[in-house]
Amino acid sequence: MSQAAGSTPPGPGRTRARKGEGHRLRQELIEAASDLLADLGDANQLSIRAVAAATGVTPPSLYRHFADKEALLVAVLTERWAEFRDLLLAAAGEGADPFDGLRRLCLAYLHYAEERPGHYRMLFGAAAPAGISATDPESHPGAPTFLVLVEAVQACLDARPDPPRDPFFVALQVWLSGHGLVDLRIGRRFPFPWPPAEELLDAMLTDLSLTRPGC
Amino acid sequence: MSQAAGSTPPGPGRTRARKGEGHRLRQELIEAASDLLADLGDANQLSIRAVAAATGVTPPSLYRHFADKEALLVAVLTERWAEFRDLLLAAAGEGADPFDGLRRLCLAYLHYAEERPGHYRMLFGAAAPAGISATDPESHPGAPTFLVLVEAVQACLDARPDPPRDPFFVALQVWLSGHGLVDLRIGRRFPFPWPPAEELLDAMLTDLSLTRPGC
DNA sequence: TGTACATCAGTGAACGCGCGTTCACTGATGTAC
DNA sequence: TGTACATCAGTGAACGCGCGTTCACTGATGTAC
Repeated sequence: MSQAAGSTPPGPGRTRARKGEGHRLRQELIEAASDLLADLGDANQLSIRAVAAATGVTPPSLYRHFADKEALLVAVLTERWAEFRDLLLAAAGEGADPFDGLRRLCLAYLHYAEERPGHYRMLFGAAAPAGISATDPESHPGAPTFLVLVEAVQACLDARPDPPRDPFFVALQVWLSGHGLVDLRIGRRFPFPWPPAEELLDAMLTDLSLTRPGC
Repeated sequence: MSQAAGSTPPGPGRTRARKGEGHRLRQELIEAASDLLADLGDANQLSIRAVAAATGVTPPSLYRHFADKEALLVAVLTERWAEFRDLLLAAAGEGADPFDGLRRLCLAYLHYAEERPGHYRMLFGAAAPAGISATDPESHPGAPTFLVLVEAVQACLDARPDPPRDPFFVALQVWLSGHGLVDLRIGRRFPFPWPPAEELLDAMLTDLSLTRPGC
């Protein structure tokens, strides 16, 4: 009768969905899986049983809403990509000028990785679930997100008197440095006197001439 | 009697070690684990049973040589770090001058990641086995390797008339870009019109002013 | 207003699997006498 | 040179575990008459 830790009681607060509202559980499962992945950072380490337990439901009920584990993962990833894109877009929009906008976008990128390392790893780390690896650039869920970066870089290039550069190439340079920075720092795997992320970011933007021309 | 695929016969060619030579198997196990990880790239996906099967031995015999799975992984990682360091050191040594040396070091880094993505991921990806995560920078098995890079960068800075820069900071910048580049390309997860790695590398070295002063 | 019935969200028990690890053992190798 | 024995590399069977997934089911909800 005691609330034995370790056992998985049938979800104390959970009330069963009304007849038309079966989709409610679907969303709850996605959110539970997402929360667990925020810590795990690895789809292979996520178990369906853990998702069900976190939702307060038995494992089989998951199959009313998802064909299999992979389908659940794809749903989580799709949500996270969209959310990440919106985040970057909003940050860039708050900039006073294109240079400030790009810098804010990068900062938002760094903060996301810092605060939600597991989600960052899902988006950019290891292997994506089979259902999502497209050979077609357009259909990859990360494509719109990268476009946001390309456009922010484009705006900077347009606002400078330099000889024209390929915005795609420059955006790639920004992305590579940024990813290297956050990925190596995630989880503090390398015990290192890391300089502040912001310092490395500003050095990078300066080196790439993505700062206000006067500076 | 047929060589049924899928079964795990007791290792056709294997001959039992002579009395003093028990250590032979130890090395074979490390190599088998290493080979498997070259494909898997993830310690969690490596099973002791697979290592034993690849070596032509039964799973329990592994415990004569390693306390547990983690001990085996630490042994593999230690070897790979040493090998990686030697590789970079040799490449840098072949340079005609400091700038050529640094460039060759970077190219060796890129090729290693390209050709052995699983091993690269072991060294720089996700979580290291518990036995290896040191909080002490000096004791981390990657520390000597990073030192090689710092020294190559130092040599370049010394050979330029620029105002002095912190070689540690600059080496970090090189590493971050390099890691970002290879990590995002590994496994071709992002279906992308990737420019050649060499082009991105040279752009990076130029942006960081790590090229011959005359250029 | 009351009752029989179809719908459907979620359950409980079980499946077969591969895993890391343990244990008592076998049998070839080398040594002591 | 021959035999008894200690050493030790590797085996075979088994353990308990958590996993993804299946199946027949229960029982509350809403609807038709």
